[in-house]
Amino acid sequence: MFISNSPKKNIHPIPSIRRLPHYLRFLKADQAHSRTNVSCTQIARALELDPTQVRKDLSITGIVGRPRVGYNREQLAAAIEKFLGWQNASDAFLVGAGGLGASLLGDSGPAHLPLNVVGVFDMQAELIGKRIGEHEVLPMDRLPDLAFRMHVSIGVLAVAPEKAQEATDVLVGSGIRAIWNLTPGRLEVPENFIIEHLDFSSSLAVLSARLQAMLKS
Amino acid sequence: MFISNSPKKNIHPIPSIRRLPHYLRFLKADQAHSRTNVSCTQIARALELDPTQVRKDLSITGIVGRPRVGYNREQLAAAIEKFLGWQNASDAFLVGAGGLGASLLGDSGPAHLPLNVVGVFDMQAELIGKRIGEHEVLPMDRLPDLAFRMHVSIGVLAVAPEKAQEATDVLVGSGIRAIWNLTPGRLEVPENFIIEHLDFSSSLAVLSARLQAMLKS
DNA sequence: TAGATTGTTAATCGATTAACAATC
DNA sequence: TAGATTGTTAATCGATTAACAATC
Repeated sequence: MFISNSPKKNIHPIPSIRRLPHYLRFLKADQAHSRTNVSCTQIARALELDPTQVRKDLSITGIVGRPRVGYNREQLAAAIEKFLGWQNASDAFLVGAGGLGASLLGDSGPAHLPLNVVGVFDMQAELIGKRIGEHEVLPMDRLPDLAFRMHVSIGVLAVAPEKAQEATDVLVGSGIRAIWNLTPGRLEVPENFIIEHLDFSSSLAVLSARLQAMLKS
Repeated sequence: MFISNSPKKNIHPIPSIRRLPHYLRFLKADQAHSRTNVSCTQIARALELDPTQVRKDLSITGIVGRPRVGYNREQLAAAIEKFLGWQNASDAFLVGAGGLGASLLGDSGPAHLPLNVVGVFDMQAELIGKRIGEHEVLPMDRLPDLAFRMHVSIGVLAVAPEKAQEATDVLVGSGIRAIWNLTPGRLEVPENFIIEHLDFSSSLAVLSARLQAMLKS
């Protein structure tokens, strides 16, 4: 029996995936909002990218355009959202009710993201029971049961660095499929468990290195 | 007269720069702290990287090692810190006193970063005068004068998305050299002005795309 | 000494950019 | 129709990985 175990399908370049939210943002901005159609040329000009790159990136969503016309703006936005699963905000648990975590909840800051926090947990006894917006901070031992019952598959990790692995272990044992890691360290997880690290230190390092290079010349 | 205007010097791969903080973190962790010397092999094993890649990355800092021995752990950490300008925390202004910005100040969250916030500003009238930790939130029109007097060269941008460009314009006109952009949008800045974007949406997109791919199979 | 590790050059891999036929 | 734009294949570029001599 022939099994095509890795037909090079569904394996899309990460840089392309990282640009998709930029396209989505452009498509939803006032700038573009009046138009019915948009071309790669327009997008590329606005975002200072190569038009061919934009076309390749968009093609991973399955969208097809029309020569001379471009893409239907709304269809394109919908195709990107579908590809990312962003048609609706995904339910997520927030683990860590400190400042960074809480900033995901309010209106300001990264609260525009398509995440719907449906539970807030912490390991620090003094935070349990506190209210953050409309959420009550729950103890970690409530997490597994609630995760199963609510079918939550994303955990956002924003605890203190030294508690990160412990919190991860609880998440991994709760039917959660993916962790968005906002803490600085690496996390040990089973194979096939999804970890994405929002790495503050790498980003600051790039800024710092460029600043150092500039100051030296 | 011969002018070597771009001798391909000082142009280091960004992926390498992004890994430097990981090495630094490892070198300062308990795990490594007892040893005098560390080898690329050890670092690579701990961080699940290729040893040759680690060696190439470290070489951009100018460190030299000894065959069979490796690098002196403290010297290596110092070399990375020097390369990034992280020997001391860099003075920075925080623009935007909302939850995300404030989380840079406390002890928790990204407060471990080598940034020393020496001024907090906001554009929202209702936040001016409030205290956040040891800082009083100042109005934006105080920023230029203070930036010049205190020789601050880094601005951390954490205002509401629709205010981001306006705040950027103030920073650019204040002798600030670099902006760490924690807001979702692109910013217009003059050439040679340094912008580094901590892109929450790109990071979440990678997580989302992987989760979608997993759920589909 | 033997062998692990560095530093560096060469090969590979993957992403970006260029070229171009098809088409509306 | 003419020409802008798509979709796709080929060329280039840059980063990762392999190979290997030097060395402690």
